[in-house]
Amino acid sequence: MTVSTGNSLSPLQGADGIFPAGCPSRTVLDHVSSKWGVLILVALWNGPQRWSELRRRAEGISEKMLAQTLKTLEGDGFLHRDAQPVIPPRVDYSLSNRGRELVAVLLPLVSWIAEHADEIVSVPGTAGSGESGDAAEAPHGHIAP
Amino acid sequence: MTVSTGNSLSPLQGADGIFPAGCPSRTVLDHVSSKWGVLILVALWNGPQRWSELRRRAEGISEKMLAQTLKTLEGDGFLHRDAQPVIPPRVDYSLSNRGRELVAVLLPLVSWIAEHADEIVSVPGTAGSGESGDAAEAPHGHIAP
DNA sequence: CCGCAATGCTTCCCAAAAGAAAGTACGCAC
DNA sequence: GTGCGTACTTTCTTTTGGGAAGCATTGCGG
Repeated sequence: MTVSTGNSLSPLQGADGIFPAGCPSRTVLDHVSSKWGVLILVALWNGPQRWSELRRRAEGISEKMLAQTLKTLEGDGFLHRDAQPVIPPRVDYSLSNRGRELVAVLLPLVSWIAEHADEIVSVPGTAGSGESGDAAEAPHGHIAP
Repeated sequence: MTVSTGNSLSPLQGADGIFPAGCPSRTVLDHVSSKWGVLILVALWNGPQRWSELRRRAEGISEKMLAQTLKTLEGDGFLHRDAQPVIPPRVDYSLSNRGRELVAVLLPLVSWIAEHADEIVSVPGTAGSGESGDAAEAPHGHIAP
């Protein structure tokens, strides 16, 4: 699979490179690429879902983070919150139009990761995750003797 | 712009929904969608770059986070680190083959965000509700009396 | 009649992560 | 020998995230 390096790239190439700090793009990118943002958005792809269902799907999320992530994404207009005044309470979350557009460009990423994750984490040699290990062992690699 | 809702979706639909916690996909997704992961990866799209150049491009990143993010991404095999034994030290970072594939699916996302960010942050409550602006600003309130 | 379960959040407390800034190593110019 | 420039690391402080309990409401089991 050849990655065409001659891609037509929008405004990213034009500037010095990436979005400047504090600009809207950075804000939105932060919201979307937050730890749970992608999971929640993709989870909503197959239709409206309730709080407890999202909680089950985004396995490992805390209720606090679920509430916060949903609020942020709703604030950005990616999803709708539909609270029905019944007992026990029932709240349905669903992707907005804009949210569906976003998830559409998000899905290729998620699919690619799903397909390649195994070979990525199993790559031997310099370890799968640099969090621990070689960093502390080699204080400075810069100037090799 | 039409988002084809009738998309044929990969393996995501098959399971209960999203990747289970602790599986390789989640690990990789966390690395990529970490706060600076996307910025660094996209910054490297137009060729190898030095430490200080990346620091400038990913505006706002701290040196600690730059080092950590680079280590993680290198551990995942998305980029190569080429340290030359010269004084003053010179280290070039470049996308690996795998990294180029990843950025290729990342770019549509980044482009979409770049195009829509303005309307997203400037639309407070299109849905008509009071939840305006940054949702992170909702202190307390509960079920409004 | 009373307490409890079910649901969707919020609040408190503490651990983990991110940020700021200073330190480290090295050779060269001064 | 002091200071500079580069690429990091280390230390300390601030922000963020997770766990669990609380709250509000009401039909239902006992």
